[in-house]
Amino acid sequence: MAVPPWQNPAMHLVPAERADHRTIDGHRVCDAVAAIGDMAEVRVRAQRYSLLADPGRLALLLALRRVGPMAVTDLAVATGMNGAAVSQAMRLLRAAGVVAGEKAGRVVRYRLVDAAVGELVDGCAGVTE
Amino acid sequence: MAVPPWQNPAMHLVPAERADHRTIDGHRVCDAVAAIGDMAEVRVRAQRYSLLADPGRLALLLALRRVGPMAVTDLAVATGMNGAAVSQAMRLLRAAGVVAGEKAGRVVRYRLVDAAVGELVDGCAGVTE
DNA sequence: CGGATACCTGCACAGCTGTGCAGCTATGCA
DNA sequence: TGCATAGCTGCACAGCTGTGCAGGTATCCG
Repeated sequence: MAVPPWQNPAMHLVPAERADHRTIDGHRVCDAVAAIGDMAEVRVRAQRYSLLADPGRLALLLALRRVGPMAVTDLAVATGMNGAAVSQAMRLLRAAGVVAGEKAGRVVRYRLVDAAVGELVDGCAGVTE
Repeated sequence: MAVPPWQNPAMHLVPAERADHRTIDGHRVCDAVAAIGDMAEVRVRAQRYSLLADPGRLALLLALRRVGPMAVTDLAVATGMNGAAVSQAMRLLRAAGVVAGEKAGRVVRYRLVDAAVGELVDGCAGVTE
């Protein structure tokens, strides 16, 4: 391989447009780039976390995770939120593919459909420390 | 059961100011209240998730989690962020008690100090689905 | 000593986000 | 048929948040 040193397998991970930046520990920079992985995937993960970053939504998801499908009105009473606020949150979560609503008469019951978010909500709960 | 119905272990959980609201499935409301638990703790958890909700911060934490302490400049090169942006993110994370900075000469190396966030960043990474 | 480097801070600005209010549709019940 | 309930939506507003720029301090090297 006739490539220059900054292109060896351990170094080529840092994008070309940043290859000339000064670094303190060059190898750590490469390790970090490898650790971060695809930036698009990081953005997806960050967006998923942002769904849980609101107290209202987190409370709603906690409820859905533990007691199963629930109607909007019940969720509003349980969380102390406004009915419209619950609808708004559900619209957002449904758009993100986290919950799904099933209409029974004039009542709509929402349930968790995203396993990953479910794990996050329920599984990592013990890490509250 | 000598206690009135609204005080039995399964029902008294819904706050008095919402006790007169109409509900679809009353018992589910109570289960939900129990599932949500202390609202203050929910807020704390939501705030913790909000720290990971930014792609920049998440990338920084991924790097710190995997390669250990790193300098601001190296983090900037690895993530493609501005140096000032990294400083800003670190200020926020340090204020939240997630990272700590150790000064070595004119270089400041940050490291992860919050185990819970570390688990979140690293452990739940496989759930990317 | 003087310049360059590493980092921090303050400020102003744009963008997103949560919230409340009002109005609307649809369903169930008398 | 008429009314109350369950839920959705649009809009306007305040608040938070990320970002860039400019300037400041501390450290190292020649």
